[in-house]
Amino acid sequence: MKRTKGKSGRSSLMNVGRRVDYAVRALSYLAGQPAGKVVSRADIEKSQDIPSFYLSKIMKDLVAGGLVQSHIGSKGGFTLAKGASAISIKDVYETVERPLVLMECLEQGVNYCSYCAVCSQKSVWEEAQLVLANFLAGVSVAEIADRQGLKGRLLQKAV
Amino acid sequence: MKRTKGKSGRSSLMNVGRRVDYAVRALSYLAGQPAGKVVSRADIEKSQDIPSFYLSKIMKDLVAGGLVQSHIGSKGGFTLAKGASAISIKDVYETVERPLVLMECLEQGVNYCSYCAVCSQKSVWEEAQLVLANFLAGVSVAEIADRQGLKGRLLQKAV
DNA sequence: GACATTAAAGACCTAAGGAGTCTATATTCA
DNA sequence: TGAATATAGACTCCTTAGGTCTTTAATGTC
Repeated sequence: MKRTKGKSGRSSLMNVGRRVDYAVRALSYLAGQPAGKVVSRADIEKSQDIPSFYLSKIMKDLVAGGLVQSHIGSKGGFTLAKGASAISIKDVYETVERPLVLMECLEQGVNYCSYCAVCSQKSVWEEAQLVLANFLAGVSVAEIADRQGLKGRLLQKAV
Repeated sequence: MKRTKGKSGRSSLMNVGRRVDYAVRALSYLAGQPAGKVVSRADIEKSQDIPSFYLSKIMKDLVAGGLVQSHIGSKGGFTLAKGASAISIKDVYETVERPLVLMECLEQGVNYCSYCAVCSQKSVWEEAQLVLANFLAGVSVAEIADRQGLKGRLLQKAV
């Protein structure tokens, strides 16, 4: 039991939740596999310590989003649907969660706040959102996997 | 009734909620007042269309955080406790909400996820958080107020 | 000093969402 | 055929955001 499931499991406003965390881990794990290797959900879930049924839902999203390819049936599982370096963290976030929007008014406009048209703080959040999105779009799953799985496996080979 | 309170009032993961929105509006309004003018909660709440009792709680936080000074009693109300240009949006966020933390593990470490020590995505969120915080620290309430209150009042004077 | 006006403090409610679990069902390999 | 797998979706539990209200304390004004 590696995951700490204390009462503070609450993730609140303005932070990234478990779904994204798990998704990134799963994708990194897939990225660290030999090319073409099909990995079962059980395998991912064990190695990355992700609640099994929860992972199931996340993988479904990743498949629907075109980041991962699924293989049903015995000996089935998952593979990356594209190169790990072509998958950004922003992609992951938006695939398993929702479009990256810092403040609702940017998405819903007048439906969220009728002052929208004359609001002087809107552009602040708009820019902040852009800054954040740009950063996350510049980080790929490959980079994260490199730091983790591949590095470890290379070390093992060296021994 | 200007505020749209549709069922989609939900603000979910990774976005900024009403508290911050309201706080920024209230502060901008105060910033737009003549120096030393004491403004009552009722005044702020009407002009900015903020639910009254809710604003009450937000102002309390702003006072506790040292951004606003309160004046109890008849003819009481609020004034800015420092120059509007010295109050950043990051300050506001952290005063009425919580420290700006993108992922819980950055705050709780091993208590959130026991892989923390070897986690390769942690630094990504750390940097993203820094990028965002830096941006928000660079925007002041004065800038927002300038675009809004002062501009409007100058126009009125011109007439 | 009495009284109206204000902020301070905190209890309380409600709905929605996040996290997690479980039970089918459909597909494929051996 | 049967085991192993993904797919789909119902379901629970708990926390939190958002909002409302009531009571108390402080202060200016008459």
